[in-house]
Amino acid sequence: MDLDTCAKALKELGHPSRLGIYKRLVRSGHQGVPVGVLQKELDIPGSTLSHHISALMSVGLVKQKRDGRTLYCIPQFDTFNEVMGFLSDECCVDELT
Amino acid sequence: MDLDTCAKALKELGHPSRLGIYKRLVRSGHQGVPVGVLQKELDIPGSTLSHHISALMSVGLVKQKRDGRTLYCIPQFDTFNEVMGFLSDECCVDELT
DNA sequence: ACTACATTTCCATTAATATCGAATTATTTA
DNA sequence: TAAATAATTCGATATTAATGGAAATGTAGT
Repeated sequence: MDLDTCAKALKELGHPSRLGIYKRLVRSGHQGVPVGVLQKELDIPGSTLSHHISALMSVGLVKQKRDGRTLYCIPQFDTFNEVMGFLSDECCVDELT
Repeated sequence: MDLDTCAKALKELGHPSRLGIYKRLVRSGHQGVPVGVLQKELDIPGSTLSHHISALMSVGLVKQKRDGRTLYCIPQFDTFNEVMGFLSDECCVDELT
């Protein structure tokens, strides 16, 4: 992961609603959470929520999978871990105490 | 650190120039880097750079300390670590392999 | 006091983001 | 195929962010 890619991901996580969405998704693990459940739990209007979800998808932090009428949002741990890796490698100090 | 505070910090890191600035500061450790050095190394116009720096300061990721005519930018590791802590605690999975 | 230097603040412009009701698309069930 | 449900896209508006030249501020040396 390079700096620009990392910055884009951080930008999308840098909004309280989107960070809340991602946090909620992580709680549920690999099976994901339906958009409608997010909408009720986080109390965000449908269209607004939809934009936030697609912002998270645009940087690979979330994917969707349809099951009948419901769309599940699934967190992409790999992408998140790459972001964490970049921050850890490039922006952390490792002082030998 | 709460979600809103974390989101604000991530938002500021979520810009390639600012992430680059922070990364550069971390490289230099506690003594910091003069604004002018950042300006030359990162090739950003003075006023633009100044805005980016104050954005990072507004969320506590950077502080400044004057020494004569030069202003040093000093990364605030504590704030950064709190951000990392929040992400690690609230947005990471800990699967027992 | 004057000049040079380092950086910020002012100011204006342009671009991007956030928001959400209404209309639309996709899917299921009767 | 019509109605119900789930979610997106459209469209319009409001707000915030990014950018950088020019003017102002603070500091040091002469």
